[in-house]
Amino acid sequence: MANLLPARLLERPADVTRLARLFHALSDETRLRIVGKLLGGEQCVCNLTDALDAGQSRLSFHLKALKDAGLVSDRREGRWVHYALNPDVLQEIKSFIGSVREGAARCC
Amino acid sequence: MANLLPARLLERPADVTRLARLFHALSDETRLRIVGKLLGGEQCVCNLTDALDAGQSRLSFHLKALKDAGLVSDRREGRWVHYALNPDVLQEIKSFIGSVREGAARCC
DNA sequence: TTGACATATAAAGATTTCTTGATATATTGA
DNA sequence: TCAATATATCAAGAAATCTTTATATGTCAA
Repeated sequence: MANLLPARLLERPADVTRLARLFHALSDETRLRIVGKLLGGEQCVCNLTDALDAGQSRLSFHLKALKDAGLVSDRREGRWVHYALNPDVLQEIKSFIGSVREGAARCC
Repeated sequence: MANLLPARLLERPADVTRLARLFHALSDETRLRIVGKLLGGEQCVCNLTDALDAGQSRLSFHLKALKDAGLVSDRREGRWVHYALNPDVLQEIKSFIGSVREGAARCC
């Protein structure tokens, strides 16, 4: 997403769409718990299944949602697939929120 | 939400629930466009209806979603109701994302 | 008080998202 | 190659969300 002056934030349809997708990916409790587990470092799906007591296909569904949004990336190693957080996208969200906050503080 | 060490982030069910609600509020394009308009300062619903060409009840629905999540507050002035961003909650989200990002940078 | 206006709420249908169970794919070791 | 394991995908139903239309509430001005 382009780096925007606060005044231009959320005026471009493409940015609105992108952000809605990112926030949607983070709007589910199961997915947030996955993110929490990934803070402990890269995890294979088997670890997450155990830790979150979620069924395998359910976990797969949510991992796909996180991956489609760009929040995590995966890496196959033999039979196992490991998922890890993508810090770049987190930075993107953080600076968006920061810009909105600054804009809000200035105007409100 | 409690101020947490990154290691404890997203381990408390109440925090997970709270964040899921906040992100859900931001996960809709209409609501993000409302937030964008509110960056220009407090707005009455009539201004938003014009600017977003959304039907009146639809806008009301989304304003309620933002309000329920604590992202905006409203203030009646005569016939008009004005909505404004709530900077505190934006700060809360920003520091959450910041903590996740730091945690991710440290571990990944 | 009445009529007009701004906004909220309710109800119903449409759409999207989530969950579950079954099956498919990929990889390894025997 | 075959069986076992890890993960992904698909299909169907359940649940949540969104949109629309109609109606209700609150406020002002006449």
